[in-house]
Amino acid sequence: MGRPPVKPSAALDRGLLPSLLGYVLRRAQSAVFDDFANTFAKAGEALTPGEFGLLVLVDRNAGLSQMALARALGIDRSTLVPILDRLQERGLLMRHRSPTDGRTHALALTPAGEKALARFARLVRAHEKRIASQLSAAEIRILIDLLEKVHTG
Amino acid sequence: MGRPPVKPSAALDRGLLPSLLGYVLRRAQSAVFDDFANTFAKAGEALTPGEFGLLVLVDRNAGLSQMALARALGIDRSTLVPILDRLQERGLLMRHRSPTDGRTHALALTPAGEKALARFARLVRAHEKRIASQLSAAEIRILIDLLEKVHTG
DNA sequence: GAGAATTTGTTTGATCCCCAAACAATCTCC
DNA sequence: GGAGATTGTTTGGGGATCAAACAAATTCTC
Repeated sequence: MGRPPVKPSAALDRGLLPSLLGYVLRRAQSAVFDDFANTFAKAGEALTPGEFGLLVLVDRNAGLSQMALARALGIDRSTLVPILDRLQERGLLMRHRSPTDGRTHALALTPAGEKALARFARLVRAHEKRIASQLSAAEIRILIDLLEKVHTG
Repeated sequence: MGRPPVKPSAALDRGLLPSLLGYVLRRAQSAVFDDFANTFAKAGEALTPGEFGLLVLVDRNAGLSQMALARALGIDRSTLVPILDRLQERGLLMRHRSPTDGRTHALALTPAGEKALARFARLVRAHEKRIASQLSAAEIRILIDLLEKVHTG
């Protein structure tokens, strides 16, 4: 009669999961997302990684259409609409009329959006430093490289 | 007068994004998710990576409570309820009454659930092979190792 | 042992992400 | 000029997520 076979707060048996690239990737991604949210919350800002990526894309490609942006983000154009609505309501971004094509909107950051993006970029740098704190510079390069290979397929 | 400065279908300028671990991680994760969905769809099965992880956890830790499972998955217990509902409706999983604690449910796979999980595991192995097709065995080990470090923080 | 405090699973409510289909406005191509 | 394609939007339908409130059951406290 030893103790009952159920250990009070023992770690669960995860079976083959820890050996699966997909599983480990998902967990790392989740940890990174949490740190991102935390970093911004502590700074009194509200932004998701997706929104940050979107803002950078619009910043670096002024006049972009919504279709081109949706394609670059890998989402449907209808998914993009409420996301842009929100960013526009926050005064970070504008939908201008394209002079050459009446169907499309030429996206651009507002001056306030540019300033906010600079602020966000600073937070992202701090966030990146934190999530890579256990990695050497060489390891970070390797990791990014390998992830790129996974993405390319 | 060269061509206009806007190249027709040139890749967008992604600025600093490709150098950000968080960004590259998110893209890799997205590609992996797509391949997972594809693999299962082609086999006529329907399952998400999260559901697969859940099934493995229940399989390897019979009698688990919903709270313990939610903690292991890193989600709220209220989030878990509809997920279990669906799996139960599919006949893969059961909520048994715990004989020792009337508040908790003892989770377990049904026989059909066990059989389905074996089928799923085969598909996951094929999926894993595909997403890591550009990586050597050594690289996969390194990648999993580095991702684990990111997750641990 | 009785009552208070905690834990568990569930429901409800609020955001959010995602896609597909339909639609009007606009452009392109013959 | 008219047919067909493209663009942004709306609507509808899944899900994922959390927070708050609740009943049932257990554990703690006196």
